[in-house]
Amino acid sequence: MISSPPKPAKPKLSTRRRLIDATARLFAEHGYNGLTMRSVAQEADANLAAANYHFGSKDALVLEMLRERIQPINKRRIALLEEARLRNGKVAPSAHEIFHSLIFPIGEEIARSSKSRWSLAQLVARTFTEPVCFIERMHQKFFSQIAKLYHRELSLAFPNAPSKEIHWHLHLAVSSMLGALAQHRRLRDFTEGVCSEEEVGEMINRLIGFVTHGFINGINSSPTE
Amino acid sequence: MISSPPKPAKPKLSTRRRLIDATARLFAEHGYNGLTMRSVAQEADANLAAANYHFGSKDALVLEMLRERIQPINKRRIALLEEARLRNGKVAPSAHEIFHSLIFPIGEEIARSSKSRWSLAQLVARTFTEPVCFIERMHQKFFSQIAKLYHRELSLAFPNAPSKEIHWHLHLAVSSMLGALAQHRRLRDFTEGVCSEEEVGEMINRLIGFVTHGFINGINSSPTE
DNA sequence: TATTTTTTCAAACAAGCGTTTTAATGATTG
DNA sequence: CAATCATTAAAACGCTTGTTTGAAAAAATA
Repeated sequence: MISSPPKPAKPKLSTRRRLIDATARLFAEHGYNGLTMRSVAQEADANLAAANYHFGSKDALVLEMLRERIQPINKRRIALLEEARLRNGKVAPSAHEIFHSLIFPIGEEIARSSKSRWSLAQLVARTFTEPVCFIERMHQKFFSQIAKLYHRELSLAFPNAPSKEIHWHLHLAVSSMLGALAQHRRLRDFTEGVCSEEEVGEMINRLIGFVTHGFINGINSSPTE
Repeated sequence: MISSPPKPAKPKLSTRRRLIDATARLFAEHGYNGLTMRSVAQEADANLAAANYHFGSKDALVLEMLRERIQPINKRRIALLEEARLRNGKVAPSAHEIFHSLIFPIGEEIARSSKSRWSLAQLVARTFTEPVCFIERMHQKFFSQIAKLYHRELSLAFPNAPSKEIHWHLHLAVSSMLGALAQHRRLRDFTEGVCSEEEVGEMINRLIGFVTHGFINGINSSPTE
């Protein structure tokens, strides 16, 4: 036997890494309650006890996975917003720039994750629709400050709009974004095959335009404009 | 003892009815996987075996509940669309009228269900975000024809728009509607108490306006207008 | 009233869940 | 090499799940 075993060229990542990645896939597909420690272990090609060894509990495992996936997106959002501010000088960023900074980073991460591209979209969306209470907590931890930030930024872009109206329509914009991410996997069925779901950029750009226009028109047709 | 026992004046609906209503509440709150036969039995004040006796299985129980809740909404949608057609004569219904007919019936049903008003919103939304595969099937059963109907109607309202663009933006509009319904319970937290979630009509009207404007602007700024 | 049918009920079933335990392995350090 | 640590592995724990069973109770039918 010569020195070339038919090794599958698999460097095999650390167990911890494989567990988190498997958790992300299964959480996106089946949700929190549908994700089991046994399915994670099998998907990650690890022992059942490994997850509890490395993370302590199912809750901690999922929470760590979510933190790892969501924080880069939020950092990118803040960076894009800062870019727009610097680029515009004294003029406040437009609604389109603001919603671009909110939504575009998700598209970047979706495009980056090569296999099962749309898994991340489902994951982010599920984060908001899952009924599990600990996810609600994480929610407030990861997203409440981002929400405040965007409300401030939109107040600068629409200085005449009442704060309540901005709250209302930002809420609708975020809800639309999440709904679109959650429903995207049904795009092909919904449109009877007319629209495919291959291109990330197309979907993201359409979504940015949709919520921007919905927001602007909503603000402009609000009571005390 | 005179003839007035301190009866709680509870006519007590049939077991079958109580089971379905309990299923609706628990499904809206906890989703399919979070709903257990035992919790349904307790909520409905019935025996554990009752649900299996009346419906055969958990799947059949939830499916029957969904059918009962969704079909009236779809019928009302078709009726409102027909109303708009008759009212306008030869002119095709506008985008606002079309999306009104799509969204308004949900508001009506939410307003009708007196206790735990927003339960129905969560229920409808969960129908679309649940990963369980039998729900996907029901989906295609209850919603695919409605989707076709609305695509046809929007094609009449925007005769110059490419079919693909209508598909895309109808998909975004429906996704936004579902996202807004799913996220509505978070409105208060999201806006730090600025927006309350009491008034059904206000939310529905804002939502109709939002998706209408998002749709129109999306169509008008599409490639081959 | 007697008989048949429908509905309720308590108990149990096998299967799957998250977690823990205990022992064996691998790697690291003295 | 010996010893300490981190990791993996198999088995079992107690608990919850959907479903089934068989007898009791209620309702309907004759």
